Amino acid sequence: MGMTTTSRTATAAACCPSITDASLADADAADLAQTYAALGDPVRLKLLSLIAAAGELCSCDMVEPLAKSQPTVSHHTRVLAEAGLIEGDKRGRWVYWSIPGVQVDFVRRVLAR
Amino acid sequence: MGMTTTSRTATAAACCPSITDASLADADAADLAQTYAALGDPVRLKLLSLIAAAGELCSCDMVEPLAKSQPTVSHHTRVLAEAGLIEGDKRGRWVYWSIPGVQVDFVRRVLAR
DNA sequence: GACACGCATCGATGATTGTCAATGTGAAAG
DNA sequence: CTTTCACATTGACAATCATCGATGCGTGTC
Repeated sequence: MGMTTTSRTATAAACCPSITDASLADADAADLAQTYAALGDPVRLKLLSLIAAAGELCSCDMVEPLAKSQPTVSHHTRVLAEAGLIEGDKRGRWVYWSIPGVQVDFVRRVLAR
Repeated sequence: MGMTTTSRTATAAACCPSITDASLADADAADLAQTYAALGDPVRLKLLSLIAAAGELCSCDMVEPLAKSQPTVSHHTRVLAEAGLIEGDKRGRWVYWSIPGVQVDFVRRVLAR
C-alpha cells in the first residue's frame, strides 16, 4: 500500500478535476447515481422542462401535458425533489414547484442535451 | 402552420437554448432519458470513471475494482455502449473500452458532478 | 359545518432492472 | 487439436420502479 505511485485523487483535489482521476468513491457514486437516475425517466424530463418553461408551476397544471394521473405526477415530483432538482412551495391549496437557484444552470444543461 | 405565434423551439435553434423553452418533445425526452438512465447506476459511474482514468481499459480489469461478476460487468458495459457513452474495440481476446471523443467533455462534467 | 378542490399516501400490479451461475463463442497458446 | 482465456449470452430470481384507483388530509369556498 505504499505511495510509490502518485495518489491521483489527492493531486486533483488540490488542483482541478481531471478526467484522468481515479475511480469514484462509493458514496460519491451513489449520490451522483441518485441524481442521474432521477433524470433517467422521460416523464420527469418533460416535467422538469415544464417547470423550467413556466418558472413556477403547480402539480395540477402538469397532469394534462404529461398525460399521467395525479398520483403519478405526485410520484415524479417527489423523486425530483428528493434529488434536489426541484423544490415545492405550498401556497393555499396549491404546491408551486420550481428549480432551486443552485440547480438552474445544471438543469438547463441537462435539458439542452 | 402560420408563424403568427413565435415558435420557441425554432427560435432557440437559431439562437441559444433557453431554460424557458417549451416542453421537450416525446422523442427527445426518451433519448435524453436513455442517456441519463445509463448514468443512474453507481456501478456504471465507477466503471465510467475507471475508463476515464485509464483512457482505455479491458473488461477483465474492471471485475476486481468494481467487485462485480464478469457477466455483470459485461451487462453494464453494454448499457453504457448502447447509450453511446463508451465504445469497445476488440483486439485479440480483449475488448478495450474507451470514451468516444464527442463524449469526453460530457463525461468529464458528469463525473465532476 | 358541509362541500369541493389540490395534493399526498396506500395498495396492487405489471414491467424493468441488477445480479450471478451456467453456458456459448471466438481467439490465442500449448 | 486440445486447452485456456476473455467476453457475450442465457436463464433465473429478487428488487426496484412506473402506473393507477382508492383513500386520506389540509385548505379554501359556499
